[in-house]
Amino acid sequence: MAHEAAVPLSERPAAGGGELASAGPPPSNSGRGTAADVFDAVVNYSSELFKGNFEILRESYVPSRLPHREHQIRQVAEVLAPALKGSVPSNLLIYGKIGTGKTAVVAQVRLDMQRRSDAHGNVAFVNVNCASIDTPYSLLQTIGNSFAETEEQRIPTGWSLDRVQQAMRELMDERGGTLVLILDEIDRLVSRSGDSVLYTLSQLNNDLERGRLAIVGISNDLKFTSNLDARVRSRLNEEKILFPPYDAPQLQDILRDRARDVFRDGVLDAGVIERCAAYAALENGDARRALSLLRVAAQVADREKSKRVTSDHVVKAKSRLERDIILDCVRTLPQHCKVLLYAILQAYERRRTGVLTGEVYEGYARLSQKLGLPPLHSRSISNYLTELESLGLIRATIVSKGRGGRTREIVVDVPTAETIPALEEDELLAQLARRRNLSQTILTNFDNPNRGGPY
DNA sequence: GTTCCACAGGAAAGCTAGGATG
DNA sequence: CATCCTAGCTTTCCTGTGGAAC
Repeated sequence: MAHEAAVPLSERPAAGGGELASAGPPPSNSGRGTAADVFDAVVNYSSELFKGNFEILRESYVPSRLPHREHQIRQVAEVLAPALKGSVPSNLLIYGKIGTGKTAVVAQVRLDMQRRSDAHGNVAFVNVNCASIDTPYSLLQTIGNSFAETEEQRIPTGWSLDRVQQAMRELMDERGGTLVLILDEIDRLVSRSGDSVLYTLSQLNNDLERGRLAIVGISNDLKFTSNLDARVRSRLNEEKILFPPYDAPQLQDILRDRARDVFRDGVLDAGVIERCAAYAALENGDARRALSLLRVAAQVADREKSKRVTSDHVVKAKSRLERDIILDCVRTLPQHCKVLLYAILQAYERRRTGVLTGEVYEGYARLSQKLGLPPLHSRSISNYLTELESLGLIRATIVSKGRGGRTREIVVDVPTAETIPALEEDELLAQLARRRNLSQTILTNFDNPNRGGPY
């Protein structure tokens, strides 16, 4: 146990979010290495880098200022403002790539409206992230339950969809006023469940007696409305706003704006903000990415007990973020998908050339049986291969081998040396690591009989 | 030009788990 | 307790495909 605690935190696999722990003291090397030492160090530590709340650099933080989004804030506010006077606002679709400030702008307009609504009107907001709530049932249930005041009024799982819809309507009518429904990542809802629920919601104002509904859809996919039924499309598209990506100078302004409240004067080297902004500008002008880079660079510097954050720290932060994204992704795969990826990595390690679907399936089936896991059908594995490719963990090219048939040639797109240990964190796959270590020990003992051992 | 291979991938059915209802 | 409902995952069935072999 003492050995476990003595392992520097920075050398352990990142837990959960896969990121460094939030800014704080570097691990003590001088102490006895107990948990108590670590806690003492945290409590007594005062960073030379930070003066303010480090959370300001997190993407979840909603800042009071949104540089270079003043125009979009005005546009969104103009569309939603009629709700304050008791009229129904137009439905609104907001498009833009990841990290262009869509969600933050809507959140800020929402806050402003809620402040005024308390005094002048009756506007409610329901924010739904369609990445997690992506079925008609769960969406209607979530909307209805946001109005439920008692446990009895809540809509349970198990009712028919019609009944859920009816209950949601009644709850909305009971409350009255205007509901602004914010559907973040609305494209995910459509791709997962089609547009039937959007049709239902867009028709809702015809059925409601006292309540009114306006939909604000937020999407990263500029073309998602092309999959919609024409009626739904025209209803949702009453107003639309496009958020352009930030360029490097704009990202610099955003970073400076936040850095002012977080860092002590003069601790950021010249070029740190510029480098973070430049990296993020190359990746579609993603402000979240720029903030993550600055945040992790500061954490790295803090851990190194550095008195300044330098460009080198940004470079380290970049590679750390890239690796963590991959490893996080691997850790959250379904079990069969992990076994499949393991089989691909094994085959790829041996051959160092593309592996064909049939070979991958055989390897996967063998590995599954070894682990006591009933292998899935090849059709399911085909789906998992598509998923692994869309996650960027493998690359698959369709090749035709003539009479040898048409198949996918798969190459690995992640560092094997780091991905295999991440997969072996899984309880089932850990068996393979234990077996490998055991045979390695036996071989070592066989080669060097003088080192002692059971023989 | 036709045949054949080994899949790719769409559609639909089947199965399981979990909760509600009478 | 049987029945009904949904979600989520898997299997089954099927058609389509590109290019070497015939």
